[in-house]
Amino acid sequence: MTVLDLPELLAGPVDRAARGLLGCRLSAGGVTVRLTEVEAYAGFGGDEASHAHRGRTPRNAVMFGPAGFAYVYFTYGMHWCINVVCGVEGEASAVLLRAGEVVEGLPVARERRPSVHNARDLARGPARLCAALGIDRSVYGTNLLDGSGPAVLEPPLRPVPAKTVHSGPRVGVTGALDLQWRFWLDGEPTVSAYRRHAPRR
DNA sequence: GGGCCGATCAAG
DNA sequence: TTGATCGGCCCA
Repeated sequence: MTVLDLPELLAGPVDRAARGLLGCRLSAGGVTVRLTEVEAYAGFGGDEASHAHRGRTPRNAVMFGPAGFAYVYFTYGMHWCINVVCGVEGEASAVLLRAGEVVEGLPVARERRPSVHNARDLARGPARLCAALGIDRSVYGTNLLDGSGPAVLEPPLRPVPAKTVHSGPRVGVTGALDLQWRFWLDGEPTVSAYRRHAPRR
């Protein structure tokens, strides 16, 4: 395909969707980021790291719907993170958007994150990405593909070379370390620092 | 109703 | 390395 078919990509296997989301642009609140790092979470196969692992709840309900919608959650009492729902309806797979490069609305992003002086850090990390875009609970359950909601996902301006896509274990995940479901664009300064999960003692 | 812990971040 | 800070989920 010459032009990336986003709806088709997202409705497919979640790890393939995650790869394809690299280089895509997410716009919200007057800011656009180019995605440089994502993680896949499966709603099947007993992926214990998935928020859908224990079944459907009010919090994760949107994950069980069709692909292309936003699953936004609040964590550590202060941070928002955004996922794109993937797979077929009822599958409950999703891709966490971990980092991006601000390509439009730089002044607005800086205004939202006044403490950040290095542009690369504005959306470097899942909570920082949401902060830069002004994403919060109001984005939960909205359509990211048809422009009807507060956030819009679009294909890359130029194709992403396959060899620049690298993968490794997911961040902060205890189980399933064999899964290489964290994907990033190699060499991008906006990719978040990888921190292996540290067991409690 | 109580308690624990988290797909994090920033400061020390 | 640690504190901030609170919603979701499990268990009683």
